[in-house]
Order: sequence, then structure tokens, then C-alpha cells
Amino acid sequence: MLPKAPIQLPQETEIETILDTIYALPNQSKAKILHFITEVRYPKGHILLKAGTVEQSIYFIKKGIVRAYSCSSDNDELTFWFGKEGQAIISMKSYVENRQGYENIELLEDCELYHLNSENLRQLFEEDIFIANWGRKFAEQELIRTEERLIQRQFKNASERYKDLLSGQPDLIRRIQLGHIASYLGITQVSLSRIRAEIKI
Amino acid sequence: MLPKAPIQLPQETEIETILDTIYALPNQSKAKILHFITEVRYPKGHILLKAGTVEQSIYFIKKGIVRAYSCSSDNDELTFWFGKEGQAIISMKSYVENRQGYENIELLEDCELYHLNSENLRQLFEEDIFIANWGRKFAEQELIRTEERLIQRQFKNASERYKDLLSGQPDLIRRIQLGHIASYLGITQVSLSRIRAEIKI
DNA sequence: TTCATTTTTTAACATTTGTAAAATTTGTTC
DNA sequence: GAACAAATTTTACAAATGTTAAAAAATGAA
Repeated sequence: MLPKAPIQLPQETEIETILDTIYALPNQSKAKILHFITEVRYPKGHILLKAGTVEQSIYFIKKGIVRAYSCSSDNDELTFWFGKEGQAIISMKSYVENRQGYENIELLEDCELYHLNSENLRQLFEEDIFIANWGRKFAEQELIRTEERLIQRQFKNASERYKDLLSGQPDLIRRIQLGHIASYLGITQVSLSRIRAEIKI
Repeated sequence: MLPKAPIQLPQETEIETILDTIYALPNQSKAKILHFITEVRYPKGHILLKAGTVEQSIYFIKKGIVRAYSCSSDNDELTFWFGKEGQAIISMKSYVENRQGYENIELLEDCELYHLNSENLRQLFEEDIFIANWGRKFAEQELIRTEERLIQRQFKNASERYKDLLSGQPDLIRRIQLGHIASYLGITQVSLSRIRAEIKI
């Protein structure tokens, strides 16, 4: 076997960096958010958010990697989002419409998270224009990412989508098992194996 | 041939209704937006926004129906969004990141539109917290719709997706030619014809 | 290490969807 | 209504992906 390449360890991402990366906030506004934030840890395998519940919790990932998945009526799982250091974990339907969410969030590694109660954030949206615009930017950025994925799913075949992920986010493929990756790409694990075999040749 | 069922004509949607449906605004904030809005009309077939340009214009649809599409490197077209009365037309990439958009917008009917310059809206986001939250709500709602489509694309086969569209938005199928509908559903027109033939039996 | 478990790959075959071209229907214009 | 153009359906075949089952490989715990 070949010697393994040195693996770049994922860096912890501090909450201030996470907030500012979405949209630069004045210190005073940032402090208002930080006031409500607590740090928590959960082990690999923990289910952080459950589908069918109205979630009050928002998390930001300091360290670790997670997946969002939904279940079909036949109980098939579909992974439609991965989150890693620096990203926000939100049950969109709960956050936006205060209704039951459609996603489960499972931790794929031991995680260190920042916790924020969505009711507190909602309050801040009402009273601080910088935070309101921060929230707007967050949704807009997620929207573009999601729309681009929807488009790419159609323009590119499974093999191209895998290669794009491999070059764009190689750490995901290193850190996440291939069954989840296949689901995220919209194919079966068997298909993904075929694609990987093809590329090796 | 059977006598045709009476066709329900699409209603015009006034700009105040459009704005309030996204998120109820105080009259003063609404007036600030209305101040920058003008009414325009274009004929069927007109290309309202072009991919590869940084668009300054935002539109709201008073009357008519439009599609957003992207072109692949092989010049295949992909329709990924339909807009009708009450909806906002935005080049997301231009609006969010001030960068070249990936979408073309084509009018599928003669349209009456409300026009708003995005620079003016950006200004309002900075100075009016209600408008900032209105912008946040808009992005959040679009995000949920897009994410749900991404998930449905995987959980349901083409036939189910067509039936869902048929029951959920029958007017789209009545008003839009099937080639565009097929593209929107993520299949070819031939496949859509097969599905329609199957359903009739 | 060794064993048990989980993950990944491989194989054979079925099904779905795509491609290209022709036939049909629909709509428009004169 | 005739003639033309555009949209839709049908057909035959090809390619991609799914399904099921089994084998192989990798991983993790004792």
C-alpha cells in the first residue's frame, strides 16, 4: 500500500469568524448575538435535530461534520446537505415558518457546536437592522448554493457531479462515508462505486 | 370533442399585495419601496434578464408568466423556475453577490411588470429594518421552495413529479408549453409525453 | 492480533430515461 | 380553407442508472 498523504486536520472555527464570514457585523451587534450563544458538544452518531418537530435550536459548527437527511414514505433516507466547520445548522421550515421541519441532522463526527435559541435570534432581527441584514445575507447565500445544486444536478451526469465534489470539496469525500456521498449526489452507492472504479483506470 | 371547461383567467396582482404577501410591511416602509417602483410592459418572447450580465433590475409580476433558464456548455437550455402573478423576478447572483447571473428570464406571455432598481432596494435594506426583514423573509421563502424541489427530485420519479405539478399548479401546465415543463421537471420532452400517455390510459 | 461488524466493491440483470427521426396535432396567416 | 410553422406524440433503439445479492475489503473493538 502507498504511504498515506499527510492529512490536513479540520481547523476549529470560532463563532466570531463564523458570524463575520456570513456578513460583517458591527461589534455591538455581534455582542448581542454572542450574549445568547453557548457551547455544546455531542458524540458522533447523535441526532441533533429531528424531522417532524418544531425546532427552537440553531447551531454553528465549531468542529466536526454533520448531514441533513429526510426520510421518504418507504423510509429511504436522502442526504441533501453536509455541514462542516463554519456552517450553520438550521431546520429551515422551523426557522422560517415555525412549522415542523423535514430534516434530521446527524453528527458524522464528534462535534463542538455553538448553540443559539431561534426565538432569541428572531427578537434580534426585530430590533437590530445589522442583524436583520445578516439574516438576510445568510438566507440569500444558502439560496444561491441550493439553486446551483438543483441546476447542476440536471446539467451534469453523476460522474461529473462526483468529480466536481472531489475537486471542490475533497475533505467531504475523505471525512464522510460513501453511502451518504452517493445519496447527496442523487445516485445509489452502487452507481458511485462504478464511477469511482472508472476514474481509477 | 368535449366542450372545453371554462378557463379561469389569471388575475392581475397589485404591487402592494405582492409586497405584503412576502411579509407585512408598515405603510411607511411600503411607501419607501413604492417610491422607486415603475410599471412596464413587454411582449411574449422578450428576454428580460440575460445570463452573464450583472443585473440592476428587479421585477414583480403584475400579470403574465415567465421562465428562468440557464444554458449548458453544449447550449442545452434548462428551465429551473417559473414565475407568475405575484412573484419576484431576480437574478440571484447579481442581487446577492453583485456578480454575473446564471439565468435568462424569458416572458412566456405578454407581461405587465413592476420594476425596481436593486441599488435602490439595497439602500433601503441599510436604512429600514422592516424592509431588511422583508428581504430576509423573501430569501428564506425562496430557499425553502428550492430545497424542497431538490429533495422531491430525488424522492419521486418523473411521473410523480408531473402529477404533483398537475394537482398543485394546474395553471402552469395550461399556460406553459410542455418542452419547458419537461425541463423544469428534470426530464426530456419525450419522457414527459410518455408519462402523459400513461396517465390517460 | 483476531474476530465481528461495517463499508465498499463487483456482478448480473431489470428498469428508467435519453436520442434521433418520423408522424401527428395544433395554431397562425393569408 | 390551404399552407406553413411550431408543438407534441410516437417509435425504435441506446445509454445510464437502479436492484438485488454476494464477495471483498476496511474498520474497530476485545
